[in-house]
Amino acid sequence: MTTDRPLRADAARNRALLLAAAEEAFAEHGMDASVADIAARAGIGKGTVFRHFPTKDDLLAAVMRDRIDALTAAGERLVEAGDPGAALLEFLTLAAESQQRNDMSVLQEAHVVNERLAVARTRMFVLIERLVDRARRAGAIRADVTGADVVLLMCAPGHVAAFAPRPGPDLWRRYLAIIFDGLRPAGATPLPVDPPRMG
Amino acid sequence: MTTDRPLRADAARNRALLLAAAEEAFAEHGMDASVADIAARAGIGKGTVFRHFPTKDDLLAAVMRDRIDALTAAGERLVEAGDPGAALLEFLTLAAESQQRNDMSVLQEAHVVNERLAVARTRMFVLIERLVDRARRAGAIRADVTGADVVLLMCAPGHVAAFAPRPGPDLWRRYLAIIFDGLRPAGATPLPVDPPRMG
Amino acid sequence: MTTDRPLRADAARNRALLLAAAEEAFAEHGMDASVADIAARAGIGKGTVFRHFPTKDDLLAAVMRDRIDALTAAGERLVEAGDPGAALLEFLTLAAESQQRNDMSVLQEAHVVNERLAVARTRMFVLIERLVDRARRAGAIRADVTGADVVLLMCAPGHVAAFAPRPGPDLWRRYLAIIFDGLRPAGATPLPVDPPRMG
Amino acid sequence: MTTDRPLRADAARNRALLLAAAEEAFAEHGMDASVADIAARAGIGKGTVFRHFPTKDDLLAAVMRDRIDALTAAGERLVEAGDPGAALLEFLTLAAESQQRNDMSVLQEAHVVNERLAVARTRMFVLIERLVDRARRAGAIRADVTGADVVLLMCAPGHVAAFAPRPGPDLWRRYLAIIFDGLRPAGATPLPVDPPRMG
DNA sequence: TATGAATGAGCATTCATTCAT
DNA sequence: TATGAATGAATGCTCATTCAT
Repeated sequence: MTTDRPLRADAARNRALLLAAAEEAFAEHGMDASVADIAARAGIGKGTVFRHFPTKDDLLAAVMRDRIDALTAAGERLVEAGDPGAALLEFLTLAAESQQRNDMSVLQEAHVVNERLAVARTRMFVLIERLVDRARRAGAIRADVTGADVVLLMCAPGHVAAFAPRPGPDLWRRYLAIIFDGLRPAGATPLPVDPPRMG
Repeated sequence: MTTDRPLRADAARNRALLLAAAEEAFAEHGMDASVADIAARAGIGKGTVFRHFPTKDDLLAAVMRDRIDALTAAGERLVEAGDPGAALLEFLTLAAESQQRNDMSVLQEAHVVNERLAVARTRMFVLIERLVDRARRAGAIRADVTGADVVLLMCAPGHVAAFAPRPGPDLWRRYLAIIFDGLRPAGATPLPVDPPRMG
Repeated sequence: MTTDRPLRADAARNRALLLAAAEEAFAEHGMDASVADIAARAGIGKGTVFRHFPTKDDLLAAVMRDRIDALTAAGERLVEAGDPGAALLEFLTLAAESQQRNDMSVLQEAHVVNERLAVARTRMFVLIERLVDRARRAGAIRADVTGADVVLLMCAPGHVAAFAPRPGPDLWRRYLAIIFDGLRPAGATPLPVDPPRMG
Repeated sequence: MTTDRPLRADAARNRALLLAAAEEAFAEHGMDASVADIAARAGIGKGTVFRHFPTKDDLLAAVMRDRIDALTAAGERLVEAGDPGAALLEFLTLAAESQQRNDMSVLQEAHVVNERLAVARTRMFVLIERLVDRARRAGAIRADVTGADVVLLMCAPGHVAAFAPRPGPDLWRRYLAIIFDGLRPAGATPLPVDPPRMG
């Protein structure tokens, strides 16, 4: 099933079309996007969807994994950049932009998380930890904030903006700014609860 | 139809059981909670659900309205309280506690919002505006933050905490603290986008 | 249940209201008229409907019986009238007028026919037999037509007219005229099949 | 959607089974026939019904269309036949035979009539008009009878016969004969109401 | 291998009928 | 006695998944 043998050229093309279509459909309708709709958008048969991914959940997981991997890759470049605080902010900006296109919060529906997705997610968590540690050491963010905090807060700007009745396409930037201000050392008040452990 | 004639004793009891069951089920599964499940949780027949609420949407709207009304009522008391900043923070605390029990974000699915719910929501928005104005005038929060911002941010602590794999029951307090720090004047950076207009 | 003890005054009034409402509702929606609708039209509770008639079928049967009885009563007067042919035609006219208000064909749905209805129907059949015999003997209708034929044909004008897209309120008279011409001796061709036996 | 691409062999077989089952079920229970029952009679799954016809109404419309088309095709042959009066009578005979198997009167429930059905129906109406005109010009039927009259009367023999408690399979022939006698010029009395306009 | 036809569990909703008030 | 609240079987329809072509 999930052997990593290289796909035939047309199969690879179909897989790409399928993932793109699925990303679009999941972005629009969340988990309620129908397999039939996704197949139609991809211009392939419904059966072919299931040839590539044994369940709809697996398809969603693959979409998520791709997005997480892309974000992680972008983050890897930032982790070496000059200003640690700016690097973290830039990473969160990229994350929000990515989420603008496709909400990752479906991930909470536990059944979605298969092993390969978990691996990608962990890799991203580790990267975020590094970005946060660097920023903290540089004094760009408050001392009592952890990588796990940032992981959880990452989706908030997108979600908050999405609540607006007719959100402008950049509204999330407003809330990212507010939340990032909350992460800065200036004027920080003590946090009342211990940070969570991820994983 | 919607006359507010007092219900028979048993009907009132069923209505309460139903709303409690619905609150629980919607909290767990969002709009995907099934009417059959809700009826079973309430220990009543499926048909009885529809006697009380003509559609599932109406049931959800009623659940939401109850919660919004309770929150608004609590807020009305705070709006006259001593410290404007503390009052706003207390309101947001109550909101997050309430959301802990039942996520309001389903409200985004537009079809849910019937007229009575819209009225309740507007009343709450007006209250929040007053709380925010007072806090702003008192210098407890930054000048560039509006009531609409707070409305949108209100659910964020709950959502952020819910992303954690095994969130402690008070984890949201941590993120409310961070976000509220982001609303304080100290160390505020300029906001890049105009605030949204609600309604 | 169906004891013939005289009803209390208000119960009798309710029964009359109920029958009128039911006649109206059945005329509009046939057997699909809902008990709730009928009760509402009558201004009484749904439970009261079932106190008067144990099932919806029984209610329909009662409506039918009333109409059949009224028609039979009118026919009794005609059976002694001067011109036998005119009397039969007049009876069929009354029948069609009555059907204009409420289609009797639901009667075909066998479950509807309870005993009391059957009695009323038989009484009407006997009357029709007499009207037909008289008309036949007077040469007003052809010799090979029986009372049973007329019983079956009785509803046809109303049905035929009802098929028209926007039937005028008197269209059935056109088809009654045609069918009655078919019953006249003039130009009659032999009938290919034996007449049915009623009951 | 409605492309007329040839169906796969098994799909075509299922479609035929489905239409036959639907014809039977609609004949027995009218529009109240349940989709589940139809599917069971056809020996296919409920979902398959909806794959072939998006709604129950569409299924009924298809059944009707098939019958109307078959009848129209048969009529086309008659319209060129020798004796115009015999041709019309033969057509009405075919129509009644066809109705014996499946009552067309459900067509009155307006929602059933989709566009393709309307086209088929209009085609049949035009054909009937031609048959009637020819018969009228030949003096086989009275001068004051129109195509629309015949359209409306077409179902009457079947309906009338169906009212009989245990109708013989040929009873309708008796009433077709009577009604057709009513259409003949011999002994015709003037018609009291204008003919309807179809469509 | 790709397709889309078939499947059936699941869903929201209706309604005749029963029963507590 | 009259009411209308409660019930649950039944209905039309959807959709992830399986399987014959």
